[in-house]
Amino acid sequence: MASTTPAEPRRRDRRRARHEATKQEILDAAWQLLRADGLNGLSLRALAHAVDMEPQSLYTYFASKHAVYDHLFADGNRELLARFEPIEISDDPHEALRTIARLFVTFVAEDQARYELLFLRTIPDFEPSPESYAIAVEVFAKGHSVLTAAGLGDDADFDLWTALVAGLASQQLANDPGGDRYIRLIDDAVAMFAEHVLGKQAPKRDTNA
Amino acid sequence: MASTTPAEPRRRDRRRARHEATKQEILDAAWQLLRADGLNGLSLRALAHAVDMEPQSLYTYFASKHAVYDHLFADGNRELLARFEPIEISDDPHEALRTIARLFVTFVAEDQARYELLFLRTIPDFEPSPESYAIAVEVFAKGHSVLTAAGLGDDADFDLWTALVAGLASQQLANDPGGDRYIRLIDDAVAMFAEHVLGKQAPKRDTNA
DNA sequence: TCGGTTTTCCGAATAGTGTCAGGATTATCG
DNA sequence: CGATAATCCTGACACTATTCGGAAAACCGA
Repeated sequence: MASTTPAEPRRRDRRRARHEATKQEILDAAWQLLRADGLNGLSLRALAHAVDMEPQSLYTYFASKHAVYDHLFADGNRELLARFEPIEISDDPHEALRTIARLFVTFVAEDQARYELLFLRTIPDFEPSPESYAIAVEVFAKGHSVLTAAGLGDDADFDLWTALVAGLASQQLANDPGGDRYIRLIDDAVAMFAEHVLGKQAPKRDTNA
Repeated sequence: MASTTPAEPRRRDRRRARHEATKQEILDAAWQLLRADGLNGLSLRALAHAVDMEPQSLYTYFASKHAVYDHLFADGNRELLARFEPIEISDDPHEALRTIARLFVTFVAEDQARYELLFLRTIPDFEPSPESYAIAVEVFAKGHSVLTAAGLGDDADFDLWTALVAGLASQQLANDPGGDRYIRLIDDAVAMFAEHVLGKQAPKRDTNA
């Protein structure tokens, strides 16, 4: 067991690479189908045919449909995390809050199915694996640290913040998909929140629509 | 078409009543199953067996599974509307907002599946019928009128309100089902909102958790 | 280039789903 | 009672996710 392959497991990389590429191709196709048919509208038949396979062949790459969902869950969270990276957080707390709110609401509004997958538990028996969930926790931690840096002390305030931002995002998707009816309200909402939790140093609000 | 039943369609009431009673029995069972298995976890097999039938017999009462969902959709909205009825709206706008927010968030937090059915479009091809949707519009109108009476002028302010309340409700379900982590925040959230849109007559907020 | 191993893919099959067509059983009415 | 209508079920069909077993192909070391 120790003498078979001491230090040269390099030859199998081609196979692995090919495998991983196909896997990614399937996941990409899955995202497309999800956007078209909704999160619960995905079928393995349609997914398989989208990559020119029979449904059974998908099991070479994923142990089950839930496993596909799990990878998508991880994918989506990684994408969100990636969007946080390049952002520079302003010294002005108000500005920092605005930036992060815009980022999040925009991200959610882009893709209804992804929103359902990442933030709602709408697939009957699906629960993300610990590895995938860890990425979601990372996202949460990132958000929390930014908010703390912006001057948020209380955990309850953070909950209020997530509720406000999640509310804008979900309403945008539910009542004006593709539009900006709620996205427009972000700055006003942030001003409201900042006034309330950071003191009254916020500028007076604009009364014309 | 005019001479068949002039003024005595009374005899068929027994049949109709029986029919309607069974229909309601099915719907009640459906609510139970929904709570147990999630909105998308409902199967006609399970539903039928819950009322001691074979799945096909359900088609005597509902044209399709979507028709069942449609009736549940109407049911849920009627229930919400009914909760608005007995409520007396305070003259104090702040108090009025608090009441309506508590009502809504509590209603949502009671039942995850119902929330999904009424406010999210999470069932693949389901769209409520015009008749059922009319009830939802009625609910919306009721909320809007109460908010207007409370002194809300702008439509954007109403959107901000719904986002805030919906956010609290959805976060409560997603992150602390059965608890009160976000329900606790209602009064604070309402104070924040009232400060912002109704002027600064709101009381100072409580800084101890 | 060859032989052996591993990976990939599919055909067949199973249990589950929603739904339709037919007939039989039952309740109701004239 | 006989006619009618409502109810319920048996059988069937197309679809779903999934398992098994084998065939074809890709890859490896030689």
